[in-house]
Amino acid sequence: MLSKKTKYAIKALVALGKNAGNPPMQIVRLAEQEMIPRKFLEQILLDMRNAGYLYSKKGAGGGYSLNKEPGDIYLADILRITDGPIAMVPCASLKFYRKCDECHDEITCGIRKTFIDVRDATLKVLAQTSIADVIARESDGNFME
Amino acid sequence: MLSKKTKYAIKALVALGKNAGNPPMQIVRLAEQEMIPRKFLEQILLDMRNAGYLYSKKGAGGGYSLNKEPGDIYLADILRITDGPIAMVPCASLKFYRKCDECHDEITCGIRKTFIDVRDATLKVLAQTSIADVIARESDGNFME
DNA sequence: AATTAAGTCTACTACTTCTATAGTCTTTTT
DNA sequence: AAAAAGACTATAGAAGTAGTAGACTTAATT
Repeated sequence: MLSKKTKYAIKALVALGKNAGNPPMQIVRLAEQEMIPRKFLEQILLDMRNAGYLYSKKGAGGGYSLNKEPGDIYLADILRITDGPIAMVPCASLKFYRKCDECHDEITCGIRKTFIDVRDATLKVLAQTSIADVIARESDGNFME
Repeated sequence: MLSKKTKYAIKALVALGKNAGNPPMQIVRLAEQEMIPRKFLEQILLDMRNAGYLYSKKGAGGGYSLNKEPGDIYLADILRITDGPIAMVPCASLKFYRKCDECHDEITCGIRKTFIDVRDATLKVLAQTSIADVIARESDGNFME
């Protein structure tokens, strides 16, 4: 499961993406609008800012805005900042590789191979879906279930 | 990330799959062979048994064996027993659907749509990979990274 | 019948991670 | 100088995960 942190992060980026062109958005407003606890959102925005995705301005009239085009911010990158690895097992992770504790022999591990497939399938979606795509998909009438 | 519980469950099923034909395997042996804490494994095997995947026999000469063909036990089913939902957000789950707390309008939610895609991509692998497949992939020389 | 070798079941504990909150500091504008 | 914002650190509470303990049941062997 996605952490709330990640979901909040995506929501915030989407909201800031829609706000592009306008003056920066304050944390408090963002928190209210997206129903996110204010101080928690504060931390999340900081992380995203330190990772280069957001621009922030202090003082009166300050706030947050995107530091990149919505089309250049991919969900996979966000997830990695807030939740860490995308793979379901450490030994199948591209960016956060770690050996599994109880693994005899990684090279021949059938579980690992399968979860590398899962990782690739997941990344195929997440690494190609940007904030702009998420915005575009809102209320486009596309029903899926 | 997969819980250890799930990983242990898969390992156990794989081991029992390889043991098919032979007398049932005792928890203690399984635990030693797969490096899984004995009492923890005990619980996991119970779950899998109660879900119909394992057959168990008490008393001397007893132990565990598969109750289905290895080719009929899919990873998606195992994951759902041990970890619950496969989707990354509750509102995108097929078997464990739940509304998201902070969601304004699910129908038009771009995040949800994206994570339904992720779920489908993940399921395409996990619902089609059986214990037999995992066994077959062991030491088949297929390198992937 | 007694003993031993297994699995069954429930409860509990320790640990970690996640979520959230609080408070102080810094920067910028007016 | 005052006010409006973000930056940063610490901490607390809740929830979930991993693992342990122990008493109970069933079946085979002697």
